[in-house]
Amino acid sequence: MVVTLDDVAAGSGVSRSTASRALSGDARVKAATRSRVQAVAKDLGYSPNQAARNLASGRTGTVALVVPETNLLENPWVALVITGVCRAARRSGRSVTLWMDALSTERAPEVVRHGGADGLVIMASAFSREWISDVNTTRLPTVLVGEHDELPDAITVGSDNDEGGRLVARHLHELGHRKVAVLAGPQERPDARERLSSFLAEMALLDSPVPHYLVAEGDFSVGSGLSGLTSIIDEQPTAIFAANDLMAAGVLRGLRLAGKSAPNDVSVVGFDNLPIGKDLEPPLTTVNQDPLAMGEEAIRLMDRMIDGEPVESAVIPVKLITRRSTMPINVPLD
Amino acid sequence: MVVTLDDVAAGSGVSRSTASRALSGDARVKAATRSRVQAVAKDLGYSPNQAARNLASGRTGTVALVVPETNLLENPWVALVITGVCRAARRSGRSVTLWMDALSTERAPEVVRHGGADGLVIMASAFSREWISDVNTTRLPTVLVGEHDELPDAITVGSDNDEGGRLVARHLHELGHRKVAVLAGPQERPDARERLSSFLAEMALLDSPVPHYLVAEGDFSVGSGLSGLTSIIDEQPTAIFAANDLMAAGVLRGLRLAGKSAPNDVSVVGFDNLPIGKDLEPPLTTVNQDPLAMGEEAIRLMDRMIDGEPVESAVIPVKLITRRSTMPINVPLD
DNA sequence: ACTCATTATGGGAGCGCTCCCACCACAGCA
DNA sequence: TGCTGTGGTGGGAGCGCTCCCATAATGAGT
Repeated sequence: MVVTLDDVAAGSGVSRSTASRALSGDARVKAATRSRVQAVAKDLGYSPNQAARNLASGRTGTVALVVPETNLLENPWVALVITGVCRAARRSGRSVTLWMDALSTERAPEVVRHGGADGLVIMASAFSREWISDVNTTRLPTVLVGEHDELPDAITVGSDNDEGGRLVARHLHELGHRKVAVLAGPQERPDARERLSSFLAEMALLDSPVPHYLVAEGDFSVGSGLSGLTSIIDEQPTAIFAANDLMAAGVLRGLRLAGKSAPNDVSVVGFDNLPIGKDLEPPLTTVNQDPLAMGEEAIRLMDRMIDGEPVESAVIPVKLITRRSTMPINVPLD
Repeated sequence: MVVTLDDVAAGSGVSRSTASRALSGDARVKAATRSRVQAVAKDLGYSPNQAARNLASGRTGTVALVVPETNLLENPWVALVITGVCRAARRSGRSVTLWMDALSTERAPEVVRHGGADGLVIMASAFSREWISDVNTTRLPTVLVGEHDELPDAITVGSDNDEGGRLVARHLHELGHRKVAVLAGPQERPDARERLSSFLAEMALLDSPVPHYLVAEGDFSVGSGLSGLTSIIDEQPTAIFAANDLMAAGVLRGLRLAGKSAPNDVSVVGFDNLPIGKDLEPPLTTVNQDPLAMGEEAIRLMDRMIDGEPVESAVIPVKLITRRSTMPINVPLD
């Protein structure tokens, strides 16, 4: 009932070996033979049996993409990385097995440990040490999206958080802000630490060091932006740098509730450039992270690892997106 | 180097057949034998080779989840369906191959047409007729999430949009609103049509028919909510039903830009219950769609189809979520 | 004690493909 | 004329598993 390679071979008068080679583009077959075989294959509606191919070749043509369930639920950013991964995977002829882990299982799932994939792309931030080290025993090529403290040596694809922090510092400084508050991300996460420390360092370099009482810590959620604001708003900063857009959204909302508004009373900067950023009121100045590019880069690295080529962790450039949530100090509109 | 079933068989002194049966839970093996084999398997760190299993059994244990790329990028709702699918798939021992299609390719992709999966779950709304009919030729069990005009007979998992429209009508009517505007979704989509028609029908039933000039059509985006508002705001409705949350967000923003506010000047209702809804200002009254449940239901149907059992399309119940964006007419809060 | 059902196990044939190796034809070269 | 090289092809051995069928071990019935 199903057309197999043998049918194609018989139909075009060659052996199965030759048919296989012709269809996989092996250079050793004569051009005439190849095109004949390909014509017959198309004619018969042949398509290779993936399982047989995998078994015989020992490869699967698949990468497993492992995502903490909580991330996708909370953060649209993750969806963009997934999109980038799928796009690049399709281009290089791979399929993507999506494994969303609830993190309730302390061990890496079956698909990760065995068989189903040639490599692993892991959204790293939320996974525990045990989980990651369990994965590590698979010896599968692995790329982390985002750094992870427990795996300093892993191949990762990250954003240039350091540069992002500096860009924000310079931007606010140029606008004349000298009393700037920071709503940092959870400091157990490397990306959150980088954003904070590079920002503080750059502000210091610009002769506007940020005092401790203007630094608060949130957990990257809207709610923590709102509550984090209350601890710094009394100090009357002229600008607030929230370490991601969700917290920035919380800050904007908190300001509104407190009867203040951005940017007239306080300039606000986020980080991530989520799609919602431009629909906020006011549209949010932020740092663009290009998660699509991160996903694509992850697959590019993966392809190279699978081919046994040497690879290095990649840092994706960021850039500042200036919108209406920031404005020069002392130049109030209307 | 890799532990195979033969190793386990040899290690536990049984044949490969028995080992296979023991590990797959076949009832015919003696309990003692089974536990011995399982112990040895665990001891050796055995895990089955997926490709071999697929080839021999003719099944893959995989469902392909096909998502239009644009959807995931624009609509967080899709991420929730994906989450539900992954969750349910894991529970029934399947893995999920995520295929994001840019829709630029007019033919269904390879993975869909052949081999890689036992069944197909398709986020239907954005796919063209050609694409869907191409998929149809695969004869794979297929479940659509959301209806599709071109496939009236397909097995689908949808929300109870009719009930949703009615719930909104009754809610607004109970609050005393008699002059209600509707910002409908794109009428080429069945779900958008259902929301509109059921809403209009229920309003008529409640003796408050909605005149034509209070109905506008958007495309389910924030921007179209904003622009759609302009065409109805001059008619001074006391409430607006936007057919999804994104458009409702646009409406809220438009109202603010026009110097009005919800719910004091106009009550606003959305549809979807996206996570952002509760972070809007004011938090949005909306209809909860439970996309997680839809994803889970899709897999449940898929499992049954794969087992050859009869299935019927499912409609997931909705419910009204009342928040601060709606309030009784004639009781203005200052 | 002998048959017949029942339960537990082993043997072995594939699943459809890839890939190694052998082979053939024919060229070029001594 | 024979020898090595080379481009093209065929043969066939697996990849690791499942599942059908045969066989062996057990128990029940007359």
